[in-house]
Amino acid sequence: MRPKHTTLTPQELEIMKLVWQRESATVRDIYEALRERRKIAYTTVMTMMKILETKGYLKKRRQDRAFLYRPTRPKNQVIGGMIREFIDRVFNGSAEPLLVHLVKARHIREKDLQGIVRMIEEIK
Amino acid sequence: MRPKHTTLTPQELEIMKLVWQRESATVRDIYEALRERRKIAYTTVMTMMKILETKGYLKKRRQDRAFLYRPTRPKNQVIGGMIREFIDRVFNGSAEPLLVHLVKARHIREKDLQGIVRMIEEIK
DNA sequence: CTTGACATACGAATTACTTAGTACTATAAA
DNA sequence: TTTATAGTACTAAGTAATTCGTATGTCAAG
Repeated sequence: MRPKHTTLTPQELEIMKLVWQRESATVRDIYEALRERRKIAYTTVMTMMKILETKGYLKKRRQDRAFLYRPTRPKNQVIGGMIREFIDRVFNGSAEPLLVHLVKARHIREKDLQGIVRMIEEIK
Repeated sequence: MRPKHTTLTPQELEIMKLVWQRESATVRDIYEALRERRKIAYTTVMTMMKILETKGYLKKRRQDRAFLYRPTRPKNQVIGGMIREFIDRVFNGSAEPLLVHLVKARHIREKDLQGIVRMIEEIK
């Protein structure tokens, strides 16, 4: 048996990002936003948003004829969970190796590193 | 159609981590290591390692009767690719938000943060 | 030589994820 | 009122990921 994703799947995330951007959205809103990037059917988007609702990431209420969807959890919290899952899966739960990778592999621009240093100093 | 994983799937990664630890390994080696954690069939491990071979992550040669598998790419490189994919998917390609998350959400221990600061200073 | 242990090859089943078609309903327009 | 439009509900199908069983081959011990 294939183990279930505990966090958002790629397509679910793509949709959630668009909903978070908007505060609230109809299926049509998201459909049109997605359509700008790729071919996709309206009912596909509807199905995904229904799944996100049953999973507890979205809640809906009627607005005129259509449903208006809203996120139930803030973006930061959900993304935080995805980072946690990634660290668990890839680094057996310790975050340092990821940080080291980011710094050493130059995924970060020079000037942003300085921002990080400042942020760390503030936390101390 | 469902888009194919460009990086290692969870189970593939679990096996690759064990092979990297060992430099080289037989199906039996990995089977026994996995068995310590969970129930799994020998042939399941065999299938996964064959998949990893066709995907180019492992190469094999005969040793006595069994195949001896070796990684074709260093761990750092593959993990780097997974980080890259994660950043693309979750943060639209920019690494800073991830770093900010790590620091702010206290995923990192205080003293490790200091190590990071030192590492950044060295790179400059 | 026969048997048992151990290996691979091959095929197949199951579930998750993703996509979308069809039927139906309600509103708005002609 | 008839028709077009826009929405939901339901169903279904395809692919990827994961798992394992069965068939087959080979070597070594008895």
